[in-house]
Amino acid sequence: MSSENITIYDIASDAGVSIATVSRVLRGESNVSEATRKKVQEVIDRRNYRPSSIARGMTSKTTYSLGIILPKLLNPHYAMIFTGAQEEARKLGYTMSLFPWSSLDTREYDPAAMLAERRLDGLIVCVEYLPPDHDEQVLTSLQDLRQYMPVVLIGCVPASYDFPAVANNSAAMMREIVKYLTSLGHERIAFIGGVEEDQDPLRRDVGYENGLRDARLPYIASYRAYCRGTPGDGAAALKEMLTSLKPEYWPTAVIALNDLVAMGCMAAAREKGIAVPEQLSVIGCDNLFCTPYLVPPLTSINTHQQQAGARAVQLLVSGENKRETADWELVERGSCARVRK
Amino acid sequence: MSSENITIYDIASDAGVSIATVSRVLRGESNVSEATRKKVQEVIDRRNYRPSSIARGMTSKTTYSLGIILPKLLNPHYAMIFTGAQEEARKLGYTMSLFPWSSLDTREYDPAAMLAERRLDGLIVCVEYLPPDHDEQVLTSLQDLRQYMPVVLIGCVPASYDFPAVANNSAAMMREIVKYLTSLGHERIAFIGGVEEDQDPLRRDVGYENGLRDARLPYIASYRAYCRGTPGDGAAALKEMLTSLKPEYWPTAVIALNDLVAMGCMAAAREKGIAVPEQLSVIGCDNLFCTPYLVPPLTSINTHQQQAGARAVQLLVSGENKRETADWELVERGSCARVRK
DNA sequence: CTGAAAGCGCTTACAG
DNA sequence: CTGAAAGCGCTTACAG
Repeated sequence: MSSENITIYDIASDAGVSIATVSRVLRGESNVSEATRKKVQEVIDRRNYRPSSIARGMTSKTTYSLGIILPKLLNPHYAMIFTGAQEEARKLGYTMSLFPWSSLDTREYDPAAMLAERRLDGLIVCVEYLPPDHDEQVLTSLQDLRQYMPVVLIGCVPASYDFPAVANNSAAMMREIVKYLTSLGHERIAFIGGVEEDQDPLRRDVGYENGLRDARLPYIASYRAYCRGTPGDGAAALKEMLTSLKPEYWPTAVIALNDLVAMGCMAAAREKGIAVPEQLSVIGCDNLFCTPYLVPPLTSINTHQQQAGARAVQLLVSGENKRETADWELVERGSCARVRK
Repeated sequence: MSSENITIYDIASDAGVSIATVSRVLRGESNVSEATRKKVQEVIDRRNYRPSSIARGMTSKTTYSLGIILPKLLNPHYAMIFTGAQEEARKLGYTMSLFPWSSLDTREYDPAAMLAERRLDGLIVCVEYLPPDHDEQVLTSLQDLRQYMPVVLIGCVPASYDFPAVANNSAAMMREIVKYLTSLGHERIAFIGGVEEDQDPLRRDVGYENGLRDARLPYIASYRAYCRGTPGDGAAALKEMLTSLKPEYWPTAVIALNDLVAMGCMAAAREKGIAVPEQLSVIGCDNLFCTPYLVPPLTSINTHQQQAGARAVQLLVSGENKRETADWELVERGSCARVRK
């Protein structure tokens, strides 16, 4: 660390000009004579001077730093969002700071405090469908934050949230997945993961039910299990479902909330001696990097999260107040098969 | 976004005190009468006032924001470092910004520029062993950065770098891995991944060679393949090695640079009809979340990167100038077996 | 084209 | 215990 930071005053006096002039060459303004510019630039280079972005922020009211709130980076799904957002931010000259999701959880501490004090130029928040009580609290926090900086949402954004957003249409995805499985002849299709209480019209359950209805299949509550999003959760949920049902009622296909849950389901099936995909088709979501290396390779949904992250940054920076839907597509690999008669 | 940010002046005038007094209650100083404190706090709460951290940084010279430079977040290994660092930073009241590794690559643009302008309170840089020319350039960049803020290194830190660090002892890890494999009877042990030109005494190759020497086994250059760190790279490298050798000379065990390369090796083996671990033992490094879900589950090294990330933050904040070594341990799963005679 | 001056929103001695 | 004033390092009108 240098002893004393060098300032615009040092450069000005070294170059024999005013600080206003130094500021002008720093910002590349055109109204500076070539001779002056050269002289000043030379001093800047020689002394290796970097203007303080914080002093700049003080006057210019813009800090060129954005924030993003993600539930947990350890799921590569979120790392993809972050990567896409950060790359775009950098292209546009912004820095991107990552804050943990708990920043929005007032049950831990006041969310606005830390975030609002940093004068960020904008904030991206990755949200999920939540149980109603928690959902309400998050919405309040988001509105609070919005007083201090522009906010763009990404992820599973409830239809009722009035924010600019790049949202997943989970219902449409699920409906398509069910259609895909029924096209393979499946009629006993389980769905594992997520929370029970959410009420959003875009939520996965709506798509699941619509998909079954499309195929004129009954909705069987025993095939719907709720759990959190880790492999262990998925394994436990599937095992419990199988244990609770006579084998002739076992599902022939399981839709997992995400790839992690799907990995857990595949492990549980293996443990039980159930062959995937011969006896049980499994489909995940997120298209994680490891899906092609599972055995069998996991069929999943590519939700193009890097692209979505980048798009969220664009909305944030441009100030456009629109809600967009993220692209997605089914990626067929080896974990789903035609049902055996 | 609010129309106009409210400032300490607004609070002072509302409460009928000076801004100095407001500042005192804001920072919880004790020399304020209880009556005044209450009055001021009430106005603060009512107007939902948040002091600007950037104005604070202007005078106090500390911004409570740290930075971290990581090669790529999409490898969960780096996400673990980040998560550990961020959680620790947050505990200590700091914010953590993530910068891409290319920030250090002068071949793309001037690294110091963006980083130095942000007056961070400190920077963590995750480094790798590099070819000598690139290595030299990175070292120069690091020293440059150090002029502006304290720097702590993490990862594969060359022994010659004179920086505080939480470093991997890759040579020791590799030596232990070779010992483990030779204890299973392996004598033809391949090592795949990394760069050819590095010269560090802590680098993996040193451990690989020492491990072979410990077991009085020959170093066979054909068993050493270099490649980058993705599954595809690993698969290609192993396939090439197998193709270049008569089957009776094929390695019976392969050590992969990291779990991603190991995943690629397992996929390549499967494609070639080589059974893991019966015909080929595979061992990775990093202990990624997906390793237990591979088939067979991948034996790996847990390098405790979350803990290392947290420790790096502690060194950064405390200013201790020491070099520590990250803990690690072998995690046996199913991908290594006793060699068949 | 260039400079003097005010101002951004705080903190920090210094007085009282 | 409280306030007036200087100062942090820049940018931005405003003059010239």
